[in-house]
Amino acid sequence: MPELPEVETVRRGLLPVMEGRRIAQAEARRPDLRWPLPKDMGQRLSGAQVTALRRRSKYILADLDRGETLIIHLGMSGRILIAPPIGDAAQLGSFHHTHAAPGRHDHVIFDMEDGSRITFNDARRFGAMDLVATSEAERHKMLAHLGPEPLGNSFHEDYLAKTLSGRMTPIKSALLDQRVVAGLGNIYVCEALFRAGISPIRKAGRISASRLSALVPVIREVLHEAIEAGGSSLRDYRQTDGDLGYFQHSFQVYGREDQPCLNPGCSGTIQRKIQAGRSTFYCPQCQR
DNA sequence: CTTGGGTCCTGTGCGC
DNA sequence: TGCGCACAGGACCCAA
Repeated sequence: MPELPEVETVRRGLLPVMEGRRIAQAEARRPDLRWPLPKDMGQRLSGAQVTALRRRSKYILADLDRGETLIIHLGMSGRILIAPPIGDAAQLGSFHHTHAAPGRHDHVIFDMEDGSRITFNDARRFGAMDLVATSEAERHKMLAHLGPEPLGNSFHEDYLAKTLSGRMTPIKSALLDQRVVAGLGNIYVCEALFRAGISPIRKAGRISASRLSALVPVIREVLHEAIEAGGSSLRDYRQTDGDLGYFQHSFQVYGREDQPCLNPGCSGTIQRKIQAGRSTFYCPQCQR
């Protein structure tokens, strides 16, 4: 579900409600998501102040004044929704998330000191949460092996060429590998490869330096545009206020099987094929 | 070390 | 309407 743009959108939505604010009460309504939650997580979070809300790849990191960091991953279907303080909700409109009784998949609830309620909802439960010492967060199992941020300075042509050198796996699979670059998922890899004119089937180690150098800014461009659009909403994903993202309207290949290629002058048809168990969408005409 | 396949879990949409 | 199957923004784990 959420790739980097969706996670960044969620982080931005949470900023005004969480950063610098205190959690009055936190409750885990089940003992596990993908993995067991820390047994005393609710207790350790209750009363803590969030000093910073960061993002690393597809993870949200909430630093607490007690020297701990809450690590959150949304998995495929995870959502974080904010309900404003009771009393404020009415003037914001009826569509807004409310403090109604928790639903079946509302797994973790944060009641903030100002009365707003933050709910982590995840039907498929591929999401995860852990609470660790802030000094240890980057060494956490979930974060330790992540590659560079695609929007950061250490992701550049030379890095990519060196990392992909000799690799026989398809470029599609390589870009989905979070050790290569951390934050891309199925949608944005398909979209970036289309924009770069690179076939998803091509062996990662067999792409010319000039085409790799074109790929780097294209990846950044797609991610920036998607963040600007509030992410892509296909089914589960929502912004923290419940609104849809709208980058899905800008997809050029994802989900467009059998439809005409949108590249001006190209008469190709978008194909879907399965790579490493995931759907890849691409135009065989203009992606080489 | 690299690579591919299976697996976790629930919901939805489609063809019959 | 009901049923079964395919498929879904992720990523771990294990075998080859």
